[in-house]
Amino acid sequence: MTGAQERPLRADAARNRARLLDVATEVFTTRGVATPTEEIARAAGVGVGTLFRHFPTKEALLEAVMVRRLETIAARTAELTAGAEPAEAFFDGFRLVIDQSAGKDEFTQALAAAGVDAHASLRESSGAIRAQLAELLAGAQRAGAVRPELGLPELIALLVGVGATMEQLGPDREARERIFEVVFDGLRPR
Amino acid sequence: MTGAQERPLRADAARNRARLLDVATEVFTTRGVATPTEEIARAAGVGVGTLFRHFPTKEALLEAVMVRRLETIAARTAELTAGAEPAEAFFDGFRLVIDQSAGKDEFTQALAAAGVDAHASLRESSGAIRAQLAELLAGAQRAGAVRPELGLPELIALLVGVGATMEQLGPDREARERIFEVVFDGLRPR
DNA sequence: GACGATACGGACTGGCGACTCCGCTTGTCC
DNA sequence: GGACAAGCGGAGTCGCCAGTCCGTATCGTC
Repeated sequence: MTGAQERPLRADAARNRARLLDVATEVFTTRGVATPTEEIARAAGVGVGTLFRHFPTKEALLEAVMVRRLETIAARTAELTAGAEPAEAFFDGFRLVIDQSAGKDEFTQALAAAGVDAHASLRESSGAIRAQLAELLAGAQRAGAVRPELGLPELIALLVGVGATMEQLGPDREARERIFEVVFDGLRPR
Repeated sequence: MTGAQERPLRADAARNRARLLDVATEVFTTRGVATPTEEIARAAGVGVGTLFRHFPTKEALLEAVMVRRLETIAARTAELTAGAEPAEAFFDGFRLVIDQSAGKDEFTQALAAAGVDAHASLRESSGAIRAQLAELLAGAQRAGAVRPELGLPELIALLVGVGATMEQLGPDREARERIFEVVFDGLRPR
């Protein structure tokens, strides 16, 4: 389908592209998506022209960053899930998504956007995660570790919400752990 | 302190000011705080000049809207709390804050900002709410209805998070109820 | 009903940020 | 090592939006 593989990038171009993605991830996460494009270019040590050649639009850059994030999450979740006991896999997966989603709030909305609008490429990688989550949820419910009446939409909403909670809470390890306890206890059948 | 009461506004001015606040609340909530000022003026049936006379800055307008929201929440919480049993008061208060915080996400951050930055007037009304929440929490904990190790910061973070969850979930009554069940169960001592 | 004070509308300005364009540099291939 | 394509930098353009200014309309008072 997406088979059209363009000729490979020149070495420097590939390097710049990768660097831009890294820097953009960092900057968007740290300072929010409203950060001027030029700042990202400067931080990556390239001109704006270069940035816009690689990503024709600021939105395209944002999208590329989000796709990569989602793919990372999906990959790690897969690792984690492989051969683990269902209940444990579910709760570990929950934590993992939260940890990976950290950063300036708008990013948690990548996940949100996942189920709602989003362009083709986003749709694809978010679909993968949704499928994984659905599976984790079903497994945990079959094992009696999670309330059976919860659906995937509620789980995703909760993930977004807990992400926001952590954002608000800051880095205090113990407080974060207390939040997880509250939510995880609440998720279990009473 | 704040005693300086200026001469009363002319009738039309007072009307316009009130209308601007109402419209701004609606628009910011529905379409986000990035909505151009001019749009709000038009929706209120006044010129931009008028808007900026009443609120010298877009930020000032936003602040005024938030203060009003916070005051509403504080007032209703007070009503609710009066003479209620502590556990019930706490959980009802929790629901109330969530319901009142509804609207395009950035608004939930009014509460967030509450504890963090915010100008003088915001600080004042948010302080009131924080105090109320602290009291509700302490009461519920004394009554054994909420885990004793939770602090005010965690509670506030949870409120923000559950607000985001609801935002993400949409208007589905039953799903929302399921979220409340999860969180409330989780809040109780195990 | 007339007059001063108050408030209004909306054209205008200034600054900012996304995106373009093109002369110059660098990688690649023979 | 030279030729040419691929890529680069960054000054410049364009549109958008917050906030100003002032001639005009409205309010309130006598």
